[in-house]
Amino acid sequence: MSPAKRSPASPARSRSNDPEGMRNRILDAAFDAFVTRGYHATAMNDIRDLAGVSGGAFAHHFPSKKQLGLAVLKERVADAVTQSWIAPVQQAATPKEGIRTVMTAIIDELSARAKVTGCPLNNLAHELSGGDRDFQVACAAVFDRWQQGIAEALMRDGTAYEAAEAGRLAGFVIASYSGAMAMAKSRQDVGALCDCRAMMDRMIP
Amino acid sequence: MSPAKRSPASPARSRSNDPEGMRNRILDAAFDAFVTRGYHATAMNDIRDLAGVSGGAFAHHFPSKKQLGLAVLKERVADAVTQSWIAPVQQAATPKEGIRTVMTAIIDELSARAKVTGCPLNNLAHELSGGDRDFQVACAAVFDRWQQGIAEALMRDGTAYEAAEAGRLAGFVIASYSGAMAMAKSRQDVGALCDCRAMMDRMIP
DNA sequence: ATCAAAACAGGTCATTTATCCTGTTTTATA
DNA sequence: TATAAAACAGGATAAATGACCTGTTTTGAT
Repeated sequence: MSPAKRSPASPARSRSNDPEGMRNRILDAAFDAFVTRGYHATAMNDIRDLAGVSGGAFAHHFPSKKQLGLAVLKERVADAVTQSWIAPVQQAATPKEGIRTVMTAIIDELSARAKVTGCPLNNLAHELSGGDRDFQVACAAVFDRWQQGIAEALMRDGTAYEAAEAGRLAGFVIASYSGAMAMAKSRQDVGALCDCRAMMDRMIP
Repeated sequence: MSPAKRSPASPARSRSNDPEGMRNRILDAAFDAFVTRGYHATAMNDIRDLAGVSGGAFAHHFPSKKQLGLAVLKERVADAVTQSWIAPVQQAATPKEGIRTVMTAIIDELSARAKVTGCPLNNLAHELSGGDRDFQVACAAVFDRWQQGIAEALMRDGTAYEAAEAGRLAGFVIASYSGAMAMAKSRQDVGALCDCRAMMDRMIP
């Protein structure tokens, strides 16, 4: 066999497939674009270019935009909620302190950055959970895990809660934060989040 | 002049222009479509067909989709907030009772209807305030009016609030409601709103 | 080594979308 | 009544979008 048989264009560099890495690059680019610009406002071309993958590879991993959106919800948005909210609150000395620490961390990060992009879950949930059933279920699942994670932390605390009461309080914490973040995004000002943090301090025993 | 000179197609019915009514029909259709399906998910064709207007009339009143979206925010979403929240709370005997009444009315209406479509302002704010500056400012203006309306009611109440404290509390009420509605929309279940109403009862003095 | 399937490359295609265009009718103004 | 502008009608269009398609290379199983 002739030595120049392999690649017609790039002669030396042989391709080594990394399907998982390729998939992750697409998911990362899609997560960023969907959360910051919105699902419908983002074109598949944008994600493809952002991730730097070919159309063939893109279509191989995600044959449709809906499948990509669902994967972003289940494999990126869910993890973001776990890492930024559930885990810190559960690992804190008390849930009250954990919630305050999380809020402060988010406020500080937003203050450092130029733009307030909002909560990934709420951004996507508002745009998608009203239309498609699969999106609605996927968003609801993340909200459920979020609420249950906070409720568990509240129940493990010294201040004994009934399960129902812990669930209600956890839901109210999530709702207040979500709404405050919505106002902060609209105003491009973290003030609403600071007020929310102060109110929660008074509210949580 | 010959009697059949006027309209080539419909002979008898003469057209009487009603530009304000035409504009309102377009705005109503756009408001409904933008809030329920989303801004980007709604095509101009859909609104045009829903309103039953010609392309020419449509383009005459709203030359671009962005202008239509801004008009919907300023002339429909803002009014919806005033009529469903600000006015009832300000007219109630006490702001606490007014807030409970508003929440109950919304919960009852959602329970009667089949679908939880969410808060018009929050739906549009989440999708639009992140991208375009004009949209962001328009959404923020509605949030500001909303918060100030509730804060005024709190300050007129017997329980004297400082202006700053009334503003913080009003913002927290709006944030909690907005977030609870987001969860209700995702889950298609009013439970989060009921819990929110109960928590507010404990919180507001 | 053989073979089938997975992974990837690059381009095409039908459809949708928002906007615009030409022409007609109505209204307001003088 | 003359005239310009507003209001409306119906269709055209260029751009963008999501999906698809043919071919090549890599990988894993036998």
